[in-house]
Amino acid sequence: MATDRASLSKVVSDQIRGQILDGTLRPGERLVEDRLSLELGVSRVPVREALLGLSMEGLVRLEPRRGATVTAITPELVAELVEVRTLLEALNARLAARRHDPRIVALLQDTLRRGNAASQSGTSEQLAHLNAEFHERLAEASRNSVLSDIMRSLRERTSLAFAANGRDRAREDWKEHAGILAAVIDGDEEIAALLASRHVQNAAAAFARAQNEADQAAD
Amino acid sequence: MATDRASLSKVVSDQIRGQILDGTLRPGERLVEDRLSLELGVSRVPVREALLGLSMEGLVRLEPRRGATVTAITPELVAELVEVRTLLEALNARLAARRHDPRIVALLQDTLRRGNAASQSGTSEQLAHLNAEFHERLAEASRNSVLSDIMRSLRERTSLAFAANGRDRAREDWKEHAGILAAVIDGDEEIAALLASRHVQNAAAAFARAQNEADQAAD
DNA sequence: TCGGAACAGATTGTATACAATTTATACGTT
DNA sequence: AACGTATAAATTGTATACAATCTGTTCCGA
Repeated sequence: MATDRASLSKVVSDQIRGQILDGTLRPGERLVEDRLSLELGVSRVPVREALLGLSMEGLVRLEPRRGATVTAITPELVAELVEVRTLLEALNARLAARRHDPRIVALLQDTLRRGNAASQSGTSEQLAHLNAEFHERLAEASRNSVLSDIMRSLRERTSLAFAANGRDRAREDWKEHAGILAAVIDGDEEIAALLASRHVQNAAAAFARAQNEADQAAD
Repeated sequence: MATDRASLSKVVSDQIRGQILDGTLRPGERLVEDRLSLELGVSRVPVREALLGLSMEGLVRLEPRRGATVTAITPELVAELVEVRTLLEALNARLAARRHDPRIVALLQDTLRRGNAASQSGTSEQLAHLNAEFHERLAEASRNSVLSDIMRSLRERTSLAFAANGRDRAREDWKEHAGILAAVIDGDEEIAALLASRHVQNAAAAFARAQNEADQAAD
């Protein structure tokens, strides 16, 4: 989608995106241009351009003359994201199974191996990174860059919500990843699509459960 | 997706987008910031922000220190866009049929009526506008803003390719629109999804035919 | 004490100015 | 004449400065 952005703006954009995704910047938090530019040691121009880009990715909310905030993840938004992402992950897995490019399959197997290891002993940062890597490579496997770009954006936005999903869920995640990859290698489009869509649904369900428990604990 | 953009940047963005979609700016054409800012009577800053936004919408290609060009529509890109759009239009129509909100249905019927009239006697600008309106309203009917935003972007990009589809195709278009709307009103999810996905495929096929004829004429 | 208007501070939107990089042109060498 | 290099023009990237708008606070009146 967005072709390469010029150096500084891109650096700033990556920086802010990283801080949003790893929770340093919390949903709802205001993003004041002056503060960010001071913090990152650049002028306001690259910061503005970064915020504009992030707003189009859906990570940031831009209100006309009132500035930027980290997007607040409402249950409604999560439902919408999951609805779309479920379908696109299914389509993507189907296409990946159809092409089953050996080179990309090898990369996926590598990521899978490391992901399995990390699901036992890794930090949550490592898990998040490997999860992103697996899905990124799986998205590449469909050989449809339009689809990959949309999916990346959806993943980032859902991960913003699902970040809190604990260690126990990680094991399940990687079991499901293994299943999807196996179907892709077999070239079984139907199974790949079904498993991929279930994978999203399961993650969403796990999130909803965690959400409920948190709500009850708050009573 | 992108929340409201501040006034001038938004005006500039709409201006340039309009010129791209109506063919004033041709695919591959360079978009020099200075020229645009002079032409539109604003400084380069809003122009840059507009170009960045358009690049994320996929209408403009931004290369690191070499400036912006109107996205060139390759056959491969069209194929990718059609692949994704087919699926999303189907999902959207399915959801629209599930909700079948009477208020939105009424709006769609209004657009359909005007579209049918225009397909007989309207200008191609009117046809393009009404087509966009029908799809925009249909997208709203799913009540999923994430989906609507993605679909709008895909539509703009495909319309960039399909713009040349002639008057004869317009009649077919509106017949198909009528069919989809009927299924939505009936609440028949399966038919709505099927017709919507065929609608995209048919438009793509018409485009491919026109393309072939043009190629043969060029020999 | 509460509500509201006026002011001050903070923040975004836009313009201008400068630096860095790329592209085009001209010139000299072989 | 062809190629490569140096120089100039054009263009993008970034910073700073100013204008417009919004937010919060203080002070006055009821």
